[in-house]
Amino acid sequence: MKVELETEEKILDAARIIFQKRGFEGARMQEIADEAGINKSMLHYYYRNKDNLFMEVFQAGIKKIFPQLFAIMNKDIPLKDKVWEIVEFYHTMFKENSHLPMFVIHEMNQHPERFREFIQKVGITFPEKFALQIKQEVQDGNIIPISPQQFLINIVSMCMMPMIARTMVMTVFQFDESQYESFMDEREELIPDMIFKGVSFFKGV
Amino acid sequence: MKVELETEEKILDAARIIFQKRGFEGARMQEIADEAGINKSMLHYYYRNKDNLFMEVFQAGIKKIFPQLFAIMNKDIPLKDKVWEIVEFYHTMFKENSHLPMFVIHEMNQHPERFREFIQKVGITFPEKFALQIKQEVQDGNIIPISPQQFLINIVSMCMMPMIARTMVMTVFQFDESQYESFMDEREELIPDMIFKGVSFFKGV
DNA sequence: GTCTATATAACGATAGAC
DNA sequence: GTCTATCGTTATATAGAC
Repeated sequence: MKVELETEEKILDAARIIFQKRGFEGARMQEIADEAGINKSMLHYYYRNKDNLFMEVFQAGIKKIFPQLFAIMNKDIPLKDKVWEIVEFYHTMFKENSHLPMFVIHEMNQHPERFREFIQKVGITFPEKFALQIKQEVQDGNIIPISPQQFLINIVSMCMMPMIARTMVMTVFQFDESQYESFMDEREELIPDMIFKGVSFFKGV
Repeated sequence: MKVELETEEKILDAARIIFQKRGFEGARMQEIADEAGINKSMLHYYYRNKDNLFMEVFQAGIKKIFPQLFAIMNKDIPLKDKVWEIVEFYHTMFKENSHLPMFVIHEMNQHPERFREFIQKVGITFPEKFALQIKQEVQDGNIIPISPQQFLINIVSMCMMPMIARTMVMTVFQFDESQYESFMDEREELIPDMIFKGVSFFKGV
């Protein structure tokens, strides 16, 4: 039925918003219902309990990030272009979904075993072609000896950390909303440059 | 009394462990009592309610990080040595307090207004001497034009992100405990090098 | 100060009418 | 499918004996 799908979808949207903002423990079924503009009982009618609803949201979160990220990482393009794309991906993705990175990481830390199983089942494994590309660049003497894992974490760290620690950044630096946005826009240009000079053979300042 | 202080301290230690691991919403007063090896009523006797106890832990967390970090940042030493010290500080600090960074950042995001006030009251403001030092290095042409804020966030990001996303790093890279530790040890060497080459005038790979 | 017992409130979940 | 009313549980918090 048309109405059926609409309600189910409204619930999922609302759940996504509330769970991502508050986390599993902080989220209230009532608040999700309010956000969806429906009755609390409907949540149980469609998803039986809080756990199920949460898992839908969590899995959707994972699937929103990793396939796209890994697709970029496995592209057949020069490393330099790739880094630019990854940085751009993070900055556009999380402008629209500002709570998503913190949500995924926080909930993973709360239930490591539970999600380790899930992530491996969905086939989230380190992108093969990216690993080979880095190794090749190292072998060709284009970049310093660095593992693909370290290379990736450098990029991800530079992009995600100031998103996750948004409140702290704004507080300590006394930024308002627009100053924070400028700061992040500036980073989008800065990061690829930092990353590449960081893995070059150039010595010292 | 001797016993009095002992109990109060035991509660605070237990609260620190549980709150940092589970967050405010996930923490249970009973679990804190169990961790402390005392009766649940004692928590209320000494700290009246969950909120008070939490704030003690949160404030202790803030005070454990910022004063030390900012002290290093304001030292009268060359920028290069300073970066090394900051990186070392993060890696030693959070080897002992692995949940502390996620805890502080997560709780700040949950109650921005509440903690913004607190942080400004304690006098957590961007270190003046560090800012001047960066500006001087830029002016002297030693490093590229970069704001002190961006410079700091680069370091902090590279250090903290893989600590905060520990479970995710271990899962995606399929690391066990000892592999993760090696990975982090390796970063401690890698990061200062990355940071400095990143702000150099060297062009391209 | 420390314990047991209990009050009180919040939340997830269900029953049943429509 | 959707609502109201309510159950059962769990969590914070308090009362009162010792």
